[in-house]
Amino acid sequence: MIQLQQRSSSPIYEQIVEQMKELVAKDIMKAGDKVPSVRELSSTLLINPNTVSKAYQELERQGVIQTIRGKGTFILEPSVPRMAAERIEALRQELQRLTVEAKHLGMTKAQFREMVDEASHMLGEGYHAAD
Amino acid sequence: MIQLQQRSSSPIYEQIVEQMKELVAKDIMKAGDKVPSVRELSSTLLINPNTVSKAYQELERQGVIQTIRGKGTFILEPSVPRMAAERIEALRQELQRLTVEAKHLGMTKAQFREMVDEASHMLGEGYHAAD
DNA sequence: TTAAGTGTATTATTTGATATAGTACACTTA
DNA sequence: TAAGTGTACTATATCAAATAATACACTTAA
Repeated sequence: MIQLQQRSSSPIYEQIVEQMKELVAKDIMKAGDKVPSVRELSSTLLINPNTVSKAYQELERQGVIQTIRGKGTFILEPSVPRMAAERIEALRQELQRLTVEAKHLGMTKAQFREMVDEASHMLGEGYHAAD
Repeated sequence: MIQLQQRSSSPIYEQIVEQMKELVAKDIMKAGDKVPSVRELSSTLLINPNTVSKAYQELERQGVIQTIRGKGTFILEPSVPRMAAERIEALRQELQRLTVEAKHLGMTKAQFREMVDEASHMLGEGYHAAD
């Protein structure tokens, strides 16, 4: 379910956060689903339990999961995301950065738009989204 | 011209690389322009000359600038970008990640498209001086 | 030729985030 | 009670990033 790249420059706990959010965004994990326990996932991925715990704490901070002592950790209902303003601003800046990179790669606006559309299939908008 | 965030999680040399590329993408810096010398920029930003040198080496690796021993460092003509395949694939993956984040922020496809368009106004319409 | 200015290389050191290891605690469920 | 849950704590190791100091090779202008 989660695959790590040990040689990656991005830390393990961050890879877990990103991949878990991707599973939720793609509806592979849904609200109420139980995620693997800290000890289970750590033994599956051959990493330290503390590393998994750190990832889960970050996911809870972002409102993706909820942990209940003694019971486990579960996917939350989609609701008003936490720290929305900061995260939207961060999203803006990262899009700006990617645009700069696209420019240096010689891409046109149309080419960039097409790449964005390919990447953003998972975004909902019900009725006139041509898929 | 370049502003650093010392508390940022992204390293100083990377901030220099990104901002220099942004200046070029926005045509604030143009081909042939001389960039500040390693010692000048390091004293302006109050950082170590080695850090500036590392940033310049990365920019040269990406084909953005060219350094000439004893003379200085200059913005290159836009041409076929180096390591294009890898960089395009990296761009794809980052767009995928940003899409996941947009989904978690409750954005629709239309809202995301609009944010992309705002960020990508610097991209050309279908023609780019290159090759 | 000399002096100042260019980028670069080298070695040593410090700092902080990341990850691991081991242990312990509080809670829930069967 | 026993097993399973998340969490807290201390200690340690590793690595990238940044600094510091010095030296080298080259170019340009006085």
